[in-house]
Amino acid sequence: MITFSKQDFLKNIYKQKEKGNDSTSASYLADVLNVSNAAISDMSKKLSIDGLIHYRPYKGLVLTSQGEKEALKVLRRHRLWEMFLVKTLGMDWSEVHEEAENLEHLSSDQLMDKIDAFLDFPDFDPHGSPIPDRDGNMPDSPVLILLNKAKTGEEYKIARVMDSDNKIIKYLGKAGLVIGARIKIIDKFDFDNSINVLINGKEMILSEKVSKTIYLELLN
Amino acid sequence: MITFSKQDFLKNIYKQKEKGNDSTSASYLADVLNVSNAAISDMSKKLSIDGLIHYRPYKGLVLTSQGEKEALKVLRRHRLWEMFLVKTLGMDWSEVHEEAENLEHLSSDQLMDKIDAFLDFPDFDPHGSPIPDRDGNMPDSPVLILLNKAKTGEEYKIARVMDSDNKIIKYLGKAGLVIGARIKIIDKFDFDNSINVLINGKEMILSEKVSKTIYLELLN
DNA sequence: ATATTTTTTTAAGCTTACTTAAATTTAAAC
DNA sequence: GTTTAAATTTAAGTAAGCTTAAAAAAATAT
Repeated sequence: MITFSKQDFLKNIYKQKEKGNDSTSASYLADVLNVSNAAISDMSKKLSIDGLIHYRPYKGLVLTSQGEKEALKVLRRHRLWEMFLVKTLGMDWSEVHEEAENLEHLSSDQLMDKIDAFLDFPDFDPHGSPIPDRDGNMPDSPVLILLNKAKTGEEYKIARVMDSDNKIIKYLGKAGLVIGARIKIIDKFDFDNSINVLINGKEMILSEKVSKTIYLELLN
Repeated sequence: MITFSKQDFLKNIYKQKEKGNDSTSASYLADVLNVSNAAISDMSKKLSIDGLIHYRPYKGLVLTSQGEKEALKVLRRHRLWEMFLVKTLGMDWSEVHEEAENLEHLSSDQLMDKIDAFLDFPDFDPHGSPIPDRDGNMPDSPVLILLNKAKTGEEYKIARVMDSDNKIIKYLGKAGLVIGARIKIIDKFDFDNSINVLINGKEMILSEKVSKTIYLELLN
């Protein structure tokens, strides 16, 4: 079993790729992993030797296919655990991220397969993130648009919120900004990138920070 | 949160105490933790500084009350996870020990309380080991006798099997030597300490190794 | 009671995953 | 196209948790 640090490293490169970034910068990783740039450099060499990333000094970091496999396993564990904590134990969607950050590191494939079956093979976790199957295949999912970039007048469905500060997730829940909720873009404000939306018949203003954590699916 | 190594260290001192040994020798710990005696010496100093064990060079290791509290938390996590794996996910009692060895290290108190409630607050795990409650209190349990020391002619109930080699646990299951099963001691053999027992109407010979993992409760 | 054996500790060294500080490479500004 | 700024790497060092080998203490045998 690969170390915790390596799992986190690979996972975050994959998450960048999921967001559309073909490669990940050292400084970005240093930031999300809360370590120094030097530590990233160090680890990059090791993971390169392990055959898990493509590494060329001063260039962005890219997963090898083996590295991606590892990353997908970590994400599978994380997202299945989140689903379990919410669906089976009734925890709030704002509480489960941190717990899953721990559990993701050392549960066996066998255990995860059992949990997957127990949950009836969910495709998405409580935050709308896709769950890779045991072979590392992601479920089909519709094209998503960041709320930040949604069009005025259009109606959407909330499809995914990014694991971030759990205070934001808690806030989203209270505001009715949950997975599946319908949302209409009323107005966008240039001066601070806030957005005026209609959700559950109520108008509200969402800050740029909040709107950057929400992904939408366009309703036809 | 205390490190994995420290958790394992404290847990094993507690388990020795559970078996009736007031203190634990360095070499015993080195053996079960699979590290050198030097590593035990090292760690003993650190845990002593942490206030988790009483340590005097060349003397046996004893938990402080704080150390015992930590050990009980680890055991609570371990045993609740084992129960969950067997009862909820349907895993075999021979498979769950290793998985629980991992999970015990980093699940939060909050999570364990939820699992405890989900399982309806069990007093004993699938191997018959008592599960401490959230305050560290052990459930009441009857006096147990090692099968090894049971009396010829008496009838007992299997109350607990020790976490050991999972091959032994698997063997016990197949032989019907499960928690709650009734067992009668027919004969004991001095020359190799094997025991002839009656279980489910069948006679069988149990080796010393096997009989040392089984604890019994006397039937009146 | 002394000699031998066993247990434990000390000493020196290794690996992992970090740190800070300095050097280097790349990118951006003018 | 230099100069400057930003990103990255290298170098040296640290803490945790180990290792092996040697030294010391405790237990056992005779």
